[in-house]
Amino acid sequence: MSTIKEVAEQAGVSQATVSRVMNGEVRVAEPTRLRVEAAVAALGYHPNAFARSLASNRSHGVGLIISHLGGPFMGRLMLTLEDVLRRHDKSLLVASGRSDPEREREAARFLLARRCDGLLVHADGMSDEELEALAAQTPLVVINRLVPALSDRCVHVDNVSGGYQATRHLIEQGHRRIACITGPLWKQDATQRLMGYRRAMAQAKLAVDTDAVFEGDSLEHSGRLAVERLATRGVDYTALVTGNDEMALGAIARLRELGRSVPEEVSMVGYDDEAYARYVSPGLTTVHAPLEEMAAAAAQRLLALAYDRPWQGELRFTPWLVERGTVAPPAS
Amino acid sequence: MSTIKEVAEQAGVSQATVSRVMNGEVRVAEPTRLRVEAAVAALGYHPNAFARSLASNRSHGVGLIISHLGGPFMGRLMLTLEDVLRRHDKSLLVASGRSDPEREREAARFLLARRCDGLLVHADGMSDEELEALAAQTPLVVINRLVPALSDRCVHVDNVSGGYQATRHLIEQGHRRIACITGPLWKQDATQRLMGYRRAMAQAKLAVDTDAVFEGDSLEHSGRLAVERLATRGVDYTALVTGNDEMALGAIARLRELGRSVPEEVSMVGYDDEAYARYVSPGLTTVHAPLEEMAAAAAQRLLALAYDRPWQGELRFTPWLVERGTVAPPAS
DNA sequence: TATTTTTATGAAAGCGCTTTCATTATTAGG
DNA sequence: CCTAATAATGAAAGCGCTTTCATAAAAATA
Repeated sequence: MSTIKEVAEQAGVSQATVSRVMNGEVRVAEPTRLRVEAAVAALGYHPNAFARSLASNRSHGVGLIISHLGGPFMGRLMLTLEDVLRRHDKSLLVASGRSDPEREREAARFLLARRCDGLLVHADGMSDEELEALAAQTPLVVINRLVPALSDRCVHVDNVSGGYQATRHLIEQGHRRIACITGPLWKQDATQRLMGYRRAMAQAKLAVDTDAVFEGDSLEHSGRLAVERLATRGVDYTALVTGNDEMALGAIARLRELGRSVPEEVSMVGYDDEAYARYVSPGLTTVHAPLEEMAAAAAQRLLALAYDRPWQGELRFTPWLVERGTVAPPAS
Repeated sequence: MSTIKEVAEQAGVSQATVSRVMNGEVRVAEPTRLRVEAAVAALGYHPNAFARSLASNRSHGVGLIISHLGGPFMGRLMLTLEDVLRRHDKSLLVASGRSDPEREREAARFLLARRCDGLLVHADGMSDEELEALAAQTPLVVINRLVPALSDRCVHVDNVSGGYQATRHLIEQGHRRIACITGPLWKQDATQRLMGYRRAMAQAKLAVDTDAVFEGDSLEHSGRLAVERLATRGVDYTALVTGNDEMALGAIARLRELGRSVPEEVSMVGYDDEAYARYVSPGLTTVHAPLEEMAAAAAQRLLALAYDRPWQGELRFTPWLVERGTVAPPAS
């Protein structure tokens, strides 16, 4: 591994000049630059990242805190994040919170100790206040969540709209008795989706019986459970709006076991448009968010914050409904 | 941010002693250690990772090259990798190859330039030779692939066995005419699974018509296409062994559209046991590999290679069949 | 041509650690 | 009690860059 010193000697210039050429910022006379570049090529020189970081106090690494790495679209999210960052020659350090607030905090400490230049945070465990405190320490962008005090650095999706669209679609198909299965209501997105459901119902002058709303835990089992509870509670419905695809699938499976067909007898709308939503049959009608675009926006925003890159763009995204086969007009 | 110098002054010792205490390796007299620790606590001192790396020439970061981040179980894989590494205070840098050999190579260069202490490689684009060359430059562990020359650093799964088990299961249920849909045959795992299929067929003295093997591209569409091609070719079968769950689902969907029910008329075995395999109905019978254990093994192996951590363990894993609802005896 | 600006480059001082080597204080061996 | 080991600590030399400041050369201005 050759060093800057060797390059300097080979090119007959000082280390400072080599440094300048390598960083391409300050102006260097053309012939000099050429000589340096030749030397660099000849020696196969690559700057030592450690030394560079120590001297400049920048790691050129960005930390990513993921609430739960095993989650459904973390892959897609990271794919885009990594892509954008690498194009700017930044690397991505990943730390998982494993769905535990304490571990999310620890992940943040870990990444901070590694002296990341900035943090991308996809966390639902930490409180708004904690995130604000973090943001005060380092450039930070929040993904998929809106922290009011940090609204200029939160890439988020309009979940109210998503819930609304899902419900609205059902109403337009003629449904009147629509039940709802939500995710854990301590999570912002679950509450918002529910809010969208409520809004659509209210707008159509449809009453929402509290019994018609079931709070699940986002897992398939919840969907099955919801179907049973709804029956126990004596709720009569022709359609179901769910907080995510997994619960929708659970509900469908249970409904079928009970001899009720989907969509003939019960219509169903999922949320998230996970990979398998298109594979199941009938295809699951669900709500889709532009995850890749959101990831790109988050990466760009962070680059702007951490490296003064130019930036302009939208941080708020609107999801849309993807119609497949689980919604039909109610049996009349 | 306080420095080692301040800690040294505060504790009334030299920087060398503070360094020794921080790294807890060499022996330091108890009272001295206590004073240093007190100073560290008082100042809230955290060693500067850059300086540490520069002086010791170690980054305490491990690079992960992922052929395709969006892939089905990358999340689960990374979850475990990150977990094990972080427990050893190593961070995980991720670079994606986006399923392109050239980008995989570039990812390797990128990570190498970042001076990672080692590389975890999940790549199907690079050749064995390239991986060997990489392994000569840095501690390296290959995930989910067997490179003969690097067999002591390849965590892999016995795909032949997987293909064999899938086929064997069908044979035991009474099937005789079993067709096969493979993944792209330039990929090692696809060839091996096919080999397992062949072996089981041969062992049961069942002939394998070349027409009965269809090479797909691992996507859902391939499954649908396979069903059609098989029909065009006039292949008559009562069961289908597939190279992955996605193609299995595609095949099922197409089969149903053509009025053939699964599993009553055609039995189906998938491969990978993706998250949704249990959600679809009927649940997909498929082959499962112990991904988490493999990831843990890979991380441990790398720690051993890169940091001389003790190590012993198995690198070869055997998958198993998960029986759900897509296999039934053939209609007699 | 003399003087002021501007531009290109180099010298050298860090950045905050680790690590070698020398030194001093202890303990053991005789 | 004296010498040889042994243990604990410090001084100081890097690690390979970036960056400030000074200087020399070139261009612009008078």
